[in-house]
Amino acid sequence: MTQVGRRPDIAAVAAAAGVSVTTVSHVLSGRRPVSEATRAKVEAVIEELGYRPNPSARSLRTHRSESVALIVPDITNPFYPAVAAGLQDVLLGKGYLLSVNDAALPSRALPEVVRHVLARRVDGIVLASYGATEQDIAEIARSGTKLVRLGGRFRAEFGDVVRADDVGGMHDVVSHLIERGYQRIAFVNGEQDAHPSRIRLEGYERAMREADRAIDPDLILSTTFTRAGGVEGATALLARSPRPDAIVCGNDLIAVGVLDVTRRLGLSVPGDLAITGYDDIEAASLVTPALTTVHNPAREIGRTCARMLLDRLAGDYDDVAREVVLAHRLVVRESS
Amino acid sequence: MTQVGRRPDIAAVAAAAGVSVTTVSHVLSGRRPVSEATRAKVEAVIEELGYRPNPSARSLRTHRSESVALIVPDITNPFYPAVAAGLQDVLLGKGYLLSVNDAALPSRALPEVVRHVLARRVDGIVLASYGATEQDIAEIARSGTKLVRLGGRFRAEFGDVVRADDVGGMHDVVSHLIERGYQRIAFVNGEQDAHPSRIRLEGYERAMREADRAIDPDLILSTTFTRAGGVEGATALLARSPRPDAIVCGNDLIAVGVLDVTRRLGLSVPGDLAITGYDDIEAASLVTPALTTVHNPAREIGRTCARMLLDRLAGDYDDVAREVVLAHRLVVRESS
DNA sequence: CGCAGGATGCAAATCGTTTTGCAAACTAGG
DNA sequence: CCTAGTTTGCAAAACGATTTGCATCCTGCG
Repeated sequence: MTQVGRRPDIAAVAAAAGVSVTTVSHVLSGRRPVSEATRAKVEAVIEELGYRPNPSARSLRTHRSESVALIVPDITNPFYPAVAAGLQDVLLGKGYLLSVNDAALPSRALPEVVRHVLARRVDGIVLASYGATEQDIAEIARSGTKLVRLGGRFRAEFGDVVRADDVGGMHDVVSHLIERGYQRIAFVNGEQDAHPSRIRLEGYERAMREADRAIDPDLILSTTFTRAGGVEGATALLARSPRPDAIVCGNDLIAVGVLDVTRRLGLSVPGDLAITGYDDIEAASLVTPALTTVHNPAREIGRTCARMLLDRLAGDYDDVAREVVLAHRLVVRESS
Repeated sequence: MTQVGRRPDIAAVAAAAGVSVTTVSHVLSGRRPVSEATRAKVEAVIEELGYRPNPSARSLRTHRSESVALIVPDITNPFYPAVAAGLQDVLLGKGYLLSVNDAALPSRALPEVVRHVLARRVDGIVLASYGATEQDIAEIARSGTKLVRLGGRFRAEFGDVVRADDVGGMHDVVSHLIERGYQRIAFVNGEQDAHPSRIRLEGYERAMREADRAIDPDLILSTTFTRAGGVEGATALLARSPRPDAIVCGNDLIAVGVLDVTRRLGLSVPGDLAITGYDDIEAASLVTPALTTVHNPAREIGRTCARMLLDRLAGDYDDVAREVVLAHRLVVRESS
């Protein structure tokens, strides 16, 4: 690989191989047949010169950037890096560049992040932000950028949706608590109007109804999907009397926050209080007592999102939208 | 924002504003002065048409892609998402696209990932991969892509380096154990030949020598920077007799693995065995007992990397390479 | 031997910007 | 009123690929 002067362009390759640029391009794209001899010659020269097609020039002409963006609400929530890894499992081999964009408040509002990636003309977006509004999604749709959403309500004109069965998962965890005999089962949820909050609440309510339990609005709180949210929620709930004997949490981070509070108050878990999480991030198995939770197959979700996006980019499924629901799995540990 | 037919290009804007494309370009770039009246008119039209410059065309002309790539050895290690968040704190406002690339084995070898991002002609790379070889770095340098490395040995021709003071950090944690009276202090390190392993070991050795302690090679093990690595290391060490009474770990993940083993063996921590980690990822404060560790300012490291890269991209510091060392902080918790 | 038709390769247009060399228009000084 | 000096704006040439419409060269068949 000689490295003299500037980068070789396709014309340099053509010249060195004694053919036209068209031919080189055809060798690269396979769009038209090229004789075996020429192909070999061209490929040798490409190797020799270390030629790599300029992606800007290519995408200017083809109107595809071969890049996709992942938008997440909080990259430090370990669920999302796992999703990102899953995306990359699929995308790297196809030559796609994966951009990861954190839309965590207060510094980064979602609409700003959406505009940012749209301005960069990515081919597709995987939107994992539960704070997404209809306007945000509509703006993406309007731009023609292919969209796969991770969770959220399914609507055909708003692209594909990949999600885990949260209603079922939350149902299972609550039923599990009921079976174990817990009586006053409280719920600390994430952001009030976020979609995952709503459907996890739905799972909670369904399980309670199935067991003929009354649903006490005083035992249901909305905070945020963070450790701090859990602290806040638990502090409020555990001041109530009579105290709940179980707290179901909207995700593992919240559960960790709840655990912080029980430690401070000197409560025993699960003796005085059962706690359950959701997602099964690594921390769930690290805390003491280890958390009962619902395993969310983050990496597999990422892979699925990537595959669906690629399908759309290939022009398949142009007229249909798909919703894929992945299986969940209840993981019973020490906290319940 | 009307949305009729195809996307407006700069010519459409010029036509609608009654000026030439040059003028529109000047309004956008501010490269040459434009009268206030024209500027206002052009800006109004841009808004009205929803015009956004095509980044491919722009970068084809300017030879800059306004994108940078982060390469990490394991995106599911929570240290790296924090670095990514720090990078984005700085890059988003400048319009840069951040690509996050996981080079985790076995599926993704580092050279492959490096070639992938180089082929995409990113402007700069933040390389956080401790598995990077001299060839990998040389390949980046040869391509002319600006490079900032997170950790690693400083060499002027290989770009800037940002790192925490690992030697000092490890020194502090080991000194702390010595002060507390621990006698047989073992060390479970990460990948044998990785740079962070080497310098953390250096900190360990320095602290031992300062205290006139013998360094027993049998008490020093290399595994991997993962939870599984910790399990492996602890299993080997705790079978020795006499048993070590403290295990210093190369990072928090390893420490968590060591903790797994002590639980299985029924050892009390820190009674029978002290354990320390490194990095202060969230999990360090979650486990029981909470880990004594060294706080690694991941987000701040990310921000610093971004700023240094931007400096270089601006053409500042063209002839110098800089090494920035960030302060560490010993965090004493329950495990020691 | 002539010619249809498939293989192969070429020249040129195109994608949407930035930027340079000039020209026109305006301002102000003498 | 003329001219030198500023502003301001235009036309056209890059940037580096893909792709289309044509030309050319072989083959082999009638």
